Amino acid sequence: MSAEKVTRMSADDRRELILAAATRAFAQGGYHGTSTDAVAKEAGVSQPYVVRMFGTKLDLFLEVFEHAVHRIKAAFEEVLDAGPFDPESEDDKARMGLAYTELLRDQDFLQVMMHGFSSGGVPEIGAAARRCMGEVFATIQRTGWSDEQARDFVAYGMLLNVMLSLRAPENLKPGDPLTVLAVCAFGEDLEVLQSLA
Amino acid sequence: MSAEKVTRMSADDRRELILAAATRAFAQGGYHGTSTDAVAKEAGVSQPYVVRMFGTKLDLFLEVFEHAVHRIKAAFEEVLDAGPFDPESEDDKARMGLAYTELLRDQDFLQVMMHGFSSGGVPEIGAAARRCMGEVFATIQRTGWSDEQARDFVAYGMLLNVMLSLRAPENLKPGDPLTVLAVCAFGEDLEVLQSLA
DNA sequence: TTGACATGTTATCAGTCGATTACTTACTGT
DNA sequence: ACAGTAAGTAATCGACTGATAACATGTCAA
Repeated sequence: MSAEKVTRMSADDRRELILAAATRAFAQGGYHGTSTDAVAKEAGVSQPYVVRMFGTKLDLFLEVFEHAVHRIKAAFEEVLDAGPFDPESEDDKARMGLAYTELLRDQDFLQVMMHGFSSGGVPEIGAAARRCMGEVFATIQRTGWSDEQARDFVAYGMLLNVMLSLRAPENLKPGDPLTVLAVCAFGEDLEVLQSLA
Repeated sequence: MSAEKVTRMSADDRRELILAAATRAFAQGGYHGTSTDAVAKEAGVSQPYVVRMFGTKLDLFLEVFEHAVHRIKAAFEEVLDAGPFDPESEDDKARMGLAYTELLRDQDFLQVMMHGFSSGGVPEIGAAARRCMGEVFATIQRTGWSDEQARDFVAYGMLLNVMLSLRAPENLKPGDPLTVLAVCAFGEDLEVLQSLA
């Protein structure tokens, strides 16, 4: 019999804890592929507690999704708010790229975003995803880039997201065409990603 | 009592029919979000029949996924096999782009591919997805483009896939930043997509 | 015609999932 | 000290899911 002191947490703190756990869980399996019980296990609480705290699984996912996108948007805003941004400068463009690749270390946010995007079949998720994608694009437009430049920047981000979803960095085989793509897409960040796995 | 003549189909034909139905069904909900019963309903057969014909739901999805990717690869190969391809030619580049945008009419294939990519959490799907992505990239490399050009081409495709998953074309609101992105990503194909919906 | 095989279906099952209810226990102000 | 509230859990439910088994019927060669 372990006589551990069972101490409690404020609901707000517990909420943050579950939100973080849910982010990890949903990052793995997406909306449909993750049970509320899996989230509960990850958070170390009971399944009914998760449901009651967030209402429904859908509400929980939406909150996780929006939080993830907000985090990503914030990374760009940080660059844009740091000082004047020259749309012609290759250097400034690199700073925006860096903001994104730094997010690769928090893979979970990017994966959750990706899962939200591909769960557009659920009406509420689709609506949230469209709104969030719009917000991210609007943020990127603040660079002053042309629509085409902004579009290509987003496209490049989507490629990285897909490569992460594929678990490409941890599964590269020499000589594989996918390896060429991964090297060329992730660049020097590839080694960092592999060391994380 | 309707006295319809119940006629039968060869297993091969029925298989094709179910495969097509499964493509439509999985395109909507992805692997986790689509039940074998939904596939059966779409195909107009009983649920056990679907399962027995393909073994498991996973086997069925893998077959649908590989078929979709093969179809997409075939679209590129058609351009490449049509005659000499000049990697410097803007015209030839446009032909490759056109091959992809023509696939937008068969949205289901692209959506299934996307769902496969984002279900990398299921080991067998992840493995298939990496192999297929590698094959597609290898096909694109046949253009003679630099790795970076090929990468950017794939990235652009991923953006279009994501925009489709978001149901963006059918949900555009004037003044929305997402509309700008959609117009700039789909170009003149946008109207075609909207008329399909 | 008939029997054997191929093409299906109905019935059913065990497991999983999201959600609800009722209960327990730690904390907090007075 | 103690009553009330907040933080959690155990038990359970109905719906759904993938899969299996048993059964029915159309098709075709001899």
